[in-house]
Amino acid sequence: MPRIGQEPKRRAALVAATVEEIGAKGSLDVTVGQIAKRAGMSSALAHHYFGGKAQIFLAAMRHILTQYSLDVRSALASAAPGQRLEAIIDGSFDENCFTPAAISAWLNFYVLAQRDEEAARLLRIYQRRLNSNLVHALRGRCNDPAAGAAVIAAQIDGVYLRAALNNGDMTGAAAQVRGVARALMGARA
Amino acid sequence: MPRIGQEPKRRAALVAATVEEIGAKGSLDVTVGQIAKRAGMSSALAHHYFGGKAQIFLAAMRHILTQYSLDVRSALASAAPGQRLEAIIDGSFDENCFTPAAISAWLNFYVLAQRDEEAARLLRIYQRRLNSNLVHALRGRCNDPAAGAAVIAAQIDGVYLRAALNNGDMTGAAAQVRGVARALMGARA
Amino acid sequence: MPRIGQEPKRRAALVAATVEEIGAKGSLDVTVGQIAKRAGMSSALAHHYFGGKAQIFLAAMRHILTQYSLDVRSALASAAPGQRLEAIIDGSFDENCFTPAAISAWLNFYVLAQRDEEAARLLRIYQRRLNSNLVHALRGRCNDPAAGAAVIAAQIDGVYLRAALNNGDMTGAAAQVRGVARALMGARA
Amino acid sequence: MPRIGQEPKRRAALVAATVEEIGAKGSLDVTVGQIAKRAGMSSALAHHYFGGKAQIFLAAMRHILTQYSLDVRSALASAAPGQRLEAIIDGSFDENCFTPAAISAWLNFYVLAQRDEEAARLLRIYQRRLNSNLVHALRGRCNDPAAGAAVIAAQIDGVYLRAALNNGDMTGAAAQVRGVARALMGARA
DNA sequence: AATGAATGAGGATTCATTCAT
DNA sequence: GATGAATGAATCCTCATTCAT
Repeated sequence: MPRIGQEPKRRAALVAATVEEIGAKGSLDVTVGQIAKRAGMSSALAHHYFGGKAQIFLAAMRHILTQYSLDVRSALASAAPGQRLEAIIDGSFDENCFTPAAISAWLNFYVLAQRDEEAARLLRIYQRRLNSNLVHALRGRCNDPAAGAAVIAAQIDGVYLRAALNNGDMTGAAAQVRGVARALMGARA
Repeated sequence: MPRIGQEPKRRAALVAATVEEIGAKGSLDVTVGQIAKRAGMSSALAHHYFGGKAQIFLAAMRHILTQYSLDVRSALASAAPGQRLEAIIDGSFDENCFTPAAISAWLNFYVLAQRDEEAARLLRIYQRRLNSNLVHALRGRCNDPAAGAAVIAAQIDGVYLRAALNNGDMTGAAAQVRGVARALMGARA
Repeated sequence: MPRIGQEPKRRAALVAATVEEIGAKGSLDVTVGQIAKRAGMSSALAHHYFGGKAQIFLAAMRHILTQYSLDVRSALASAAPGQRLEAIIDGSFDENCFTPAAISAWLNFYVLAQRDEEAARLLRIYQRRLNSNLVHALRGRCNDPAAGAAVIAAQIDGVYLRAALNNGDMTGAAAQVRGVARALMGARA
Repeated sequence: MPRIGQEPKRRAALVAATVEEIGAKGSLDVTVGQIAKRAGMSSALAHHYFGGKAQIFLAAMRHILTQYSLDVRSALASAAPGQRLEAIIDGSFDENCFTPAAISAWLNFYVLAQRDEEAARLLRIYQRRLNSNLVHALRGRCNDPAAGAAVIAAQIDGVYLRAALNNGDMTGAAAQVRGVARALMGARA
């Protein structure tokens, strides 16, 4: 078996292990050793690939946010023109990213963003993209698309936060946000 | 100067210092030494009064949640019967508790709650109380008070979360939540 | 009630508490605070009376060795001339000093003596006195009183040591040492 | 120099350093740092290999007791059938284990056994083995081999204890115990 | 590529001791 | 006489990181 091409696999394994470990611990207080062990390699190798703990965390963040983007994009791709908003909401609660571990990690990344400028930048990108998607989807369906987008975005985050406190269990999350959306659009008439 | 009866003062100073330090660092990774220094005493004394780091954190959490409760309660006390909902919302963004440090600490306490059962208990109490206040305030003003309360609560938390990412700066927060409330109630007719 | 004359009582209470605490913990790793608490006073007062932890320990040692001396002396006082040896042995296992706490403390004082010259001095005094008592008691009853005394003394200490390992429980201790004594004296004929 | 396979060496060095340090200090109050320094490594490495201070102590105890067992066994192996008792006694005072440091450490391990169940277990094993060896060696040579074994065992421990108080210097120790044995066996006739 | 070896720095916690009242 | 207040020093232990192989 060729040992070539191990690097991408190793990196992916470390990123996945990071999310799982943060999710399991419910905290950023995870050691590189724990992450590496979960990924089946030595901590020295983790350093070798990523350079340091901070970069491992950032890679994990990028992974989660990328996954989220993909979910929303795929939902939008197959959405009827008048159903874009619903598609975004459903994509936000896709089970790909709506796992307890991911939710916990996501919350912790908000914390990380308070210290780490790069982490904050990543989160802002995500927020901006979500916002722009929402504005676009609300255009013509409510009086003030910008304000509406802010409300929906905050509602999504708020729902995630509640889920984080309840071990990731939150049935009816998408339905609740859809309801808010309906109310906003109904208020137009 | 009397050297007696210092305990309450010291405890209060430590609690305040804890919130400030967590806020300043944006993380629970604050050392007892840092907290104690900010509070003007040795770390040994902090341990003497609280027993350990965990208890210091919990005391700080209790303090923030208590302060929040007081703000809401005082807003409710002076509210006209039909303005209870607006009072809760305004109380939630009272400048007493809506400081950058408190917002950051609040976010970090959500994280703490993922590991620490006592912290989770405190947050659940706060959520339950807020929820019950909201249901009460929505009764007769919207079709489904329970669902409405969930929406408002999530919206408040979502707005806080956004504020946490933006260094606590979020003007128009209360107005936005009021808007959601109006939409929910308008949807009744 | 006069507060006069508290000092002797306090000192005695601290000495007793020290022995008990060392016995209970099975270690010299007892804090002044624990001792003082057991004696019903503040650690500051313990320091006030004794000057420091080392002196508290030494006072406790003196107390145990003095108690032992008294037990042996009283046994000797009421012993028939030909029963002096048996009296010493019985006195060594008098229930006054043969309590689990005292045995444990005694072992720990041997340890203390390895570091603390004053503690070593106290133990040597005890050993010399015991030795001289034994030599005197063996005179005329065995060939080599000096050698016999060394044997009996070592046997007593060995028995104590075994008791220390078995939570102070050692029935038949005195009988065993008496047996050794008989053998030694029998060997004379 | 190969950097591989260091663990056994490091562990052995730490065990030896532990005995030496306890012997030098005459106390279990030795820090991991002191032990590690004496063994020529960082305290972190000591923790890495043993997991904690308690395990370092236990390993040192096991080492001493194992050494003692080996000394006795080797003495027994080359003993004439009628000289088993004398062999055990001589083995107990073999200069391999009868060093001042080892004697001091041995005493301290008795103290450790009062707190630590595993330490107590190790000592009990040693006592049981010694006892069984002695009973076997006394069979047919004295009236009550069990009682005789208890006497010899206590005598050995008592002699060790005296040595501990005298900086490990005790010439004539083996001779004294041999004398007791002779007396016991002579008492049979 | 991969890892065991190794460490320096740092943090929670404990405790003897001092001091002001 | 008696104590709560207060702290500096010390200790165990953890961890990110580096290095030699």
